[in-house]
Amino acid sequence: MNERLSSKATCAPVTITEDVYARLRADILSGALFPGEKLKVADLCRRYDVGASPLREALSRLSSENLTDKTENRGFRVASISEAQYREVFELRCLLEADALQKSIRNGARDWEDRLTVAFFRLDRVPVGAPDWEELHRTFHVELLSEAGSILLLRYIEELYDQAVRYRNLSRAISDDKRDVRGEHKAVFEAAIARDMDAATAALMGHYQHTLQGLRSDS
Amino acid sequence: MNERLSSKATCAPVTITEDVYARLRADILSGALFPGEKLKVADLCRRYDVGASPLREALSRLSSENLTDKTENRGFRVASISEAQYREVFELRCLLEADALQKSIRNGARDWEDRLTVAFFRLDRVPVGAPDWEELHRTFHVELLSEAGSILLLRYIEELYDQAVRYRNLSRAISDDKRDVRGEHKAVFEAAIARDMDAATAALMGHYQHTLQGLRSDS
DNA sequence: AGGATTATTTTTATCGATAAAAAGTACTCA
DNA sequence: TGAGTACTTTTTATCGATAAAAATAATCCT
Repeated sequence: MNERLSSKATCAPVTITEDVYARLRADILSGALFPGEKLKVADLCRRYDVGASPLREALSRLSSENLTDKTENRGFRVASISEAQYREVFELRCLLEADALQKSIRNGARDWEDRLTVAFFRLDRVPVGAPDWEELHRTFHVELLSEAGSILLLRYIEELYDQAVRYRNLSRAISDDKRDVRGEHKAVFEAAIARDMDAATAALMGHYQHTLQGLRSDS
Repeated sequence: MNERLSSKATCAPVTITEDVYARLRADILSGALFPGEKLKVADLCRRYDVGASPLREALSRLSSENLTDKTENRGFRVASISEAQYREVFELRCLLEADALQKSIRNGARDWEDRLTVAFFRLDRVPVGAPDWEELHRTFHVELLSEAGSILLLRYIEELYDQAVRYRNLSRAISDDKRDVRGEHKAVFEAAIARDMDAATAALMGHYQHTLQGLRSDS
């Protein structure tokens, strides 16, 4: 474990389980906890300063999101990674987001355009890698698909987004500067606003394709 | 709660959590536990004869599969149902299974054909509604998509299959006899073996479309 | 009477302790 | 020496008890 673990939450989640769940999740996504690393309950209890019950519950929940692996009678580990698995995430993301994007473009009204525009320009203003870039980036993608009209679809998409964030953080070698990430977002944004489904879908898929290539080059 | 709850497991799952998880899940899918019904830990502890910790863990896991709803500080309920939600399940199933079916047909080799054939004829032999029909039906659908080459994709498909089973069980009014369910399976099977992607996909989508119509007519 | 406030009961979330299982270690005997 | 067996230690899964929170009932005051 090389990096600092997440600090105690300030207030938001009322319950301890929620709190430790969020912190564990953040530490796995950020790469502070390594793939395959053993997650001993006793250790984590001390480290996060909580009891065993909420901790187990959190780990259990993370397992169903594919962020930890659980094996009967031998506890939890941080989920392992592989290029094959990343490919699955990528392909499924393309399939689901292409569908969601088309629906969102079809359903989205004026206020959707407004929200998307705000999200885009907020994101566009900060450089890739800035402290709040991660959050703004997520918001842009969420807004983009927000009018898809299927909670279930969006739930899966979010889960896959998390996986993608994790892979991105784990392979820092991807020199983001070699990519025109901002330009890619701009293309998606403009096509969406123009209601050009094919162009929007192509732009979004291209965006992910580039991420995949970045990953493959260094793993 | 009208029907009998699942009986204690005989042996399969080693751990209590797994065991009670499976039993709760079965009771929700079968409709023995009603949508929206409050799930009090103390009650369930007595009913399933287990402690609170494994029970909470099981409920927690069911929540991430959308079979129970969890609200902070006010416990669990059986997940509610709605036609809108069923539509989401249906649409997502079409999207994911169409993709998986095409991949499975592309990748499946001789032994896939063999397994699928066995599964089909076993299913074909028993009448709809027979005691082991449910299990054979699931197996047929699993085998059909088994060569899709994406664990993640299949995981989501299975989750959605469960949702569909639940909706089917909750709306018994669908007179299965009015539908030619066996014929529908036959069409899917034959098109898959013939490697006719378009026909196979169309047949499978039609299969689900019929289920959807059955549901709408009585809810 | 009726709306707000305070007590009481129920229910949830959490802790600390412990039995059961796995992993690790030392020992035996060919 | 080294495969197998008995003994420790570590770790997991589970229980029973309890504090905190929500729901419910009782009381008060205008």
